Amino acid sequence: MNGTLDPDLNGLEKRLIAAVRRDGATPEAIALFRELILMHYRKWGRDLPWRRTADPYRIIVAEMMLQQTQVDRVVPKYNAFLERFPEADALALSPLKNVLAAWQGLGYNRRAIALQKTAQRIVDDFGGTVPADVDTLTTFPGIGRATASAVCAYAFDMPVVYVETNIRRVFIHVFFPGREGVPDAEILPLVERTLYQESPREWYNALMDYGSVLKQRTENPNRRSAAYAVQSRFAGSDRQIRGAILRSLLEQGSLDAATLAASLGEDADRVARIVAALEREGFLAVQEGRIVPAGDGPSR
DNA sequence: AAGTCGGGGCG
DNA sequence: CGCCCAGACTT
Repeated sequence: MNGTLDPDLNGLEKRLIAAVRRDGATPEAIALFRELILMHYRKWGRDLPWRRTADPYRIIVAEMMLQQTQVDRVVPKYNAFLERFPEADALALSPLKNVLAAWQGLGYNRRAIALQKTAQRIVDDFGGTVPADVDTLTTFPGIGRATASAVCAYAFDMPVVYVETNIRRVFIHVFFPGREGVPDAEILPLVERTLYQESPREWYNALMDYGSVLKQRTENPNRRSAAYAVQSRFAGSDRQIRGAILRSLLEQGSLDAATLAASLGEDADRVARIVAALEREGFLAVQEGRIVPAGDGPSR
């Protein structure tokens, strides 16, 4: 909002950063840090739907939706999605087009395909039980190190150590004042040292909320991360056309490949190339000049 | 290490 | 208009 924080919390944070500047990440600084994060959480912790459950399937749905997508946008989609697919079984067995329809508006639609495949693996290979192990979860489609760790922290309350954008923001702000190009390799040991072992789930919730508030009152500390990169423009991009094609397909049920380019007002070759990519990735199929949802045609 | 992948809200 | 979001995956 406007660069303010609770007066007492603000004072605590200032003392902490001053101490870090002076003596580095001493045990005293670590203790102060824990106090700050937990105090802030007790006062300002958010009540989010995926925090009201420990169901690993629901946590996976939330975490995959939250990849590169703001919390406020995920909340309504998450609730609607789980109403439609209450458990892994329902998601695994659904026609893909229904999954994609439930995903509409979240962006990065390939996450929807990956999520369904992950649900199928949970059902087919693990008897419906989500494995409580980072390395196993990382082998699932659409689940990388960050998401696997988050699932272990939130669903299983495991003391995993990982970095994502909120965590990165908090640690750069507090422990790397003035530094540029901070690599995650320097953040991870601090995540490990500060981890509140008594309740990893609560601790990571608290870190997220601090990081979320932090971005509202400071210039984004993640710009000082070695991992920082500027995203390519969206307007006029392939991404935009992909989204438009998929949206249109889900609305119409099927599309005429020959007239698609014209209806989009785009170059025919370009659209054909993008459609081919969507086909390869499993979004759709092309049958006798018509574009249909994947797994929805007669030949299957 | 660098590109690709969505879409929306907000300054 | 630029920015960035509880990243993953390919090249």
